[in-house]
Amino acid sequence: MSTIRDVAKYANVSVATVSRVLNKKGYVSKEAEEVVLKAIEDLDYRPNAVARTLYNKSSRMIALITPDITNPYFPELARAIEDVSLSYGYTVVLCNTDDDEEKEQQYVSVLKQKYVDGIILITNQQFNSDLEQMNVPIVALDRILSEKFPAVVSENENGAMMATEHLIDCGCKFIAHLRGPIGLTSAEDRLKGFQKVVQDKGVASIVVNTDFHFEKSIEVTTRLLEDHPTIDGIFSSNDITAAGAMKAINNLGKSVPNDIQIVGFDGIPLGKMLIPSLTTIEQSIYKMGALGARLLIKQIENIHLEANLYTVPTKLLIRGTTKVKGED
Amino acid sequence: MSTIRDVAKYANVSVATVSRVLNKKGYVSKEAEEVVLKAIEDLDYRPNAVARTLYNKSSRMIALITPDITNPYFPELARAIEDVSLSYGYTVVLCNTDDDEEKEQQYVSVLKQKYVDGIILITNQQFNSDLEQMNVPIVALDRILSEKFPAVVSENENGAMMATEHLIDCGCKFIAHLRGPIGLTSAEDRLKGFQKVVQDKGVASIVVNTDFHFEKSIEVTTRLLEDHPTIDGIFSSNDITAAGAMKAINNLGKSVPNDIQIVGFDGIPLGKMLIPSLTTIEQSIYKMGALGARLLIKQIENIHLEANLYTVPTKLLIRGTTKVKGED
DNA sequence: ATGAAAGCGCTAACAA
DNA sequence: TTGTTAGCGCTTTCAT
Repeated sequence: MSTIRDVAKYANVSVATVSRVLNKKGYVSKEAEEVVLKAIEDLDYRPNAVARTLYNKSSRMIALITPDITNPYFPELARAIEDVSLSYGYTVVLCNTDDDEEKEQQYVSVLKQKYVDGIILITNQQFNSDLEQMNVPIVALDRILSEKFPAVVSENENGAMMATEHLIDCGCKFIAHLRGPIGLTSAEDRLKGFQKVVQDKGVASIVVNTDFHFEKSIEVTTRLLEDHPTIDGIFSSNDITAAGAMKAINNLGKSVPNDIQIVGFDGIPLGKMLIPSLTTIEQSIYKMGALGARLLIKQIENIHLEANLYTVPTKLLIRGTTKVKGED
Repeated sequence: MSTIRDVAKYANVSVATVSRVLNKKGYVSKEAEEVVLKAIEDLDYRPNAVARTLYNKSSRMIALITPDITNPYFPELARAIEDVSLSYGYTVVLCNTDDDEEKEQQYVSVLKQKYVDGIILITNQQFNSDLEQMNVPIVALDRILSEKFPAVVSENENGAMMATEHLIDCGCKFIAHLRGPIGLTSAEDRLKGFQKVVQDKGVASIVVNTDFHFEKSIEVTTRLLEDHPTIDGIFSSNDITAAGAMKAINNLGKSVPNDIQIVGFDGIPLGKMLIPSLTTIEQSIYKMGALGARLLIKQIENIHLEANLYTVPTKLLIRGTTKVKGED
């Protein structure tokens, strides 16, 4: 690997001139620029990122911290973040904390030492972190963590309202909501939307808790339906728990959508693989990720953000678990 | 952030001594060590990773390159790699190339510049890369890429044999195999295992191609069953295509497992969410990832590897899509 | 056992 | 417009 010195020598100029050409900063004569460019070409020179980082105290890396990499929309989110980051010349560092405080500590420490420029928090988990002390820009995705961090979230309440209305339109008379984890703002907004609609329309309803996991959902739904056999509609706070509900319903010998109709939330690929395929509220996951990354990079580059909360629209995707038939 | 100079000053020693203490290298007197340690403590000093990297030409970062982050067992694999890496003091950089040559080039270039110490290639995609020229250790996961790189793979052939035998044990007389992408060694080994068993046992069989994607699988399976209505068993090269097959079967008005029995391959969470839940060959995904990471780190640390190919066992997970009833 | 100093490869202040 | 040089924070040779 050739260094800036090699280039300077080869081009018969000083390293400063090479640096100026590299960074397009300061005065450089046309001729000088040309020889330098040629030297760079000839030597296949690539500036050493680490040396730059050391001086600039900026690594052009951003960290993706998620407490739970199995988060079902992680892939799309990650891809979006990565696409945007790469296009701005940033590299993404993956940090999966698995909800482990110690691991998180370790990461924060390492990230600091590596001059990471910013952090994106993908999370649908509750997570109180010491990230606040780190003085690098942070953007939260899918969840509002603190007043201090800008956040990108879906139109959760609105989506939940669409879901609930759809169930009512499809004839449901007694609708259950499998709510997500308590304390998770996105789950709470979905609950809010649900409650608004059922109250507004005067439809019988019940809310039960889940932790967004499949097994728990089977358990909860089974009990729910045993206690309330007349439930004919379920709005589930995410697609995984919707899948759990379908499993429970099946186990109980009932049928979807004939006996019970279901609407999920997320729009992950799983939905279309279920039988029948899942009617759901689709989030623009890619958009969330891309927007999050852009906001982070703006902050890194000291561009002021107009807002502290950004919402991305959701959309009703009618498929086979509700009776106004879609594709299924 | 305090630097090594601050510590040296505070402790009344030279930076060299501090460095020696830090790295436990060279002679340091007990007393000197103590004052230095105290100084580090008092100043909450943390060595600057970037400066170290610059000197050592090692970043203690390893890159996780995947052509396709939606690879269904990515999360578990990533978590495993990450766990191991972190425990050895390595940070993981995520690189999703999305099968884009240019993106890959970009990454390789950046990684080089950042003194990345090693690379893990997670892939079930075909991907011919210029990674070979990079002179850092590489480990391939799930696929044999080249003689040059050690690889960790599942016992694909063996797993496929178990799957096929299980279908036969369950009474299947005409078994189809939805094979994975051509050129992908893991898919080819599964095919091999399948063929061995059907030939051995003299069972009627047919093989059709898929690209491991859901939609394609629906399409392929639909055609397959229209052409061969007497097929009563399917061994699918992965769980996603198994889900596609189930969807196709359902669309055709047939039932799983009564009319057609299915065995998948992978053991991803999706399997248990399907109705009925999917009988499958479970790979030890975590083990693969962890082993891959350890092998990579060994190479980085110049420890000679005994083998070039490591296999991780697979296991038959009997669930609801075959007739010897499991949990479902 | 310890310290001074060079150097990893780069940027930028300062001089020329 | 260009070059010299002092760092960025660390490690390591070479003296002492």
